[in-house]
Amino acid sequence: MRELLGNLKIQIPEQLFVKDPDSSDLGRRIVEQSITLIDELGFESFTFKKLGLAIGSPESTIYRYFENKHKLLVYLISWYWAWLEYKVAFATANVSACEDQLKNSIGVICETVKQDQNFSHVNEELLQRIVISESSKTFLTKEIDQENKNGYFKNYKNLIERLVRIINGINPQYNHPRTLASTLLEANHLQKFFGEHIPAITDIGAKDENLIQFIESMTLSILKNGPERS
Amino acid sequence: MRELLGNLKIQIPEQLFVKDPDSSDLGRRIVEQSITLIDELGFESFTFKKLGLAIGSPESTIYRYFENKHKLLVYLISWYWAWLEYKVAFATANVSACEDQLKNSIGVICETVKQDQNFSHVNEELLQRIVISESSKTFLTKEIDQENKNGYFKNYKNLIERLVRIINGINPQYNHPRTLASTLLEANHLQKFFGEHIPAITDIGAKDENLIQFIESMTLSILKNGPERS
DNA sequence: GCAGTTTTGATAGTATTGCTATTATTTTTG
DNA sequence: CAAAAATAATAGCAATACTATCAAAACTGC
Repeated sequence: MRELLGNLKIQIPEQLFVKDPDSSDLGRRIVEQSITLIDELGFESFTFKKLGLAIGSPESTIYRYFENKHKLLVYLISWYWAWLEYKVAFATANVSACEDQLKNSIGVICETVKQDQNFSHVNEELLQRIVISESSKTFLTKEIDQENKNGYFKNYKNLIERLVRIINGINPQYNHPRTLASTLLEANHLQKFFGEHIPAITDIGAKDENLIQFIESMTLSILKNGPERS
Repeated sequence: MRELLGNLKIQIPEQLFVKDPDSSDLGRRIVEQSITLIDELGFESFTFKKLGLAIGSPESTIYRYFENKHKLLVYLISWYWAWLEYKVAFATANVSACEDQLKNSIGVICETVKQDQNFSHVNEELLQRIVISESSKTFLTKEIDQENKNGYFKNYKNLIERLVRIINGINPQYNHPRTLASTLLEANHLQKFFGEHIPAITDIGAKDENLIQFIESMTLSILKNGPERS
């Protein structure tokens, strides 16, 4: 991936930042350290003051890049979706059978990121952990409708659309492709989280294979048996 | 339900409160008003000060019932799971076919609660909306392992176990009954939320039937086609 | 290389939050 | 009716989530 993405820039909706953090060294340090800190402290305990301390700048400086910590989180998660969409795109390129495309996609979606995949200033391993435990906080707010209208979730929607195209390739009559795609993505996080923290409510252990098996069988079963009329 | 549950008390783990709010009038008003307020303001903007104002008591009084607002949320969500488990129990009683048990369960899990189902001081309609948009915040915290160990999620686990028994009745060889049960419950919330706030990523409209159809077909397909060996 | 602009640092301040503590007043109970 | 328990009233405090101001650096065009 490093080579593949080496000269591609991850696109993030402009509304999410005041000044593009990818346009300066300080901005990139803000992003880099925020990932470390959010992973370490959890989003609730993460503050711009602590982040300022970590990068050796006053918190007022961070406000020149991000309006508030919520938008910073949406920015990070959005970065992840764009990155994951690239991974799905590469994993399905030149694969002719739609079912294989779906299997490959599920593979990259569910696989636990390893550190050596890093490129640029973003530590994708930590970022994936943040996605697992914090991503739903980006949309579970009272401001959701306005934020959705403002395009905060564009990258997530793009990823969903890519999966929907694959699903339609397998069964064009299936009437819930979007529902299935979003369920697949969210079930992945939830089950990973449960597997690590509330093992009594899942049969997934620590192994990616179990999760992949579940998600794959869920997705393919429903596409073969699901009702075909709306 | 009103008659059925009229003299049953919803059991909540004692660790979740300092003093049982169901043991006094004031306690019940705290619970009642907290549901209204959280639904209205969202959990982030909800404070004990505002709650105190709503019930005409100083915030310090509320701290005698709940250690903090997080525990109050866990209490409310826990209440909902216990209540839902009763509903599932009644919906499956005297139903002999396991598949019908599962269908009935999915029905009560996914149906949008209507106000006239209320009993006691809890407004289940509002509470269900809180469950949809706030329930994952009960476990997506840095304290999850300790809280899980302390039994905060007992009622949720009980509900999962009940569903697992039904799933095992349909296909005893299926190796992911817990994963399936928790995915079913969480997908229900997520899709309801998406349907209302991010419609681009779901095919569920406002109608319960669409969601029920999706969840049912997902669950039954996987149980008929899922791999049978671990 | 220097004037002008932009970016950052340093510092202060403010309203709100999430509590804790104290004492007075009710209410309940034996 | 006395003792105990519950609640009200009030104060206080450290941290959070910002906003504002002004000076110092750093880059920019010429």
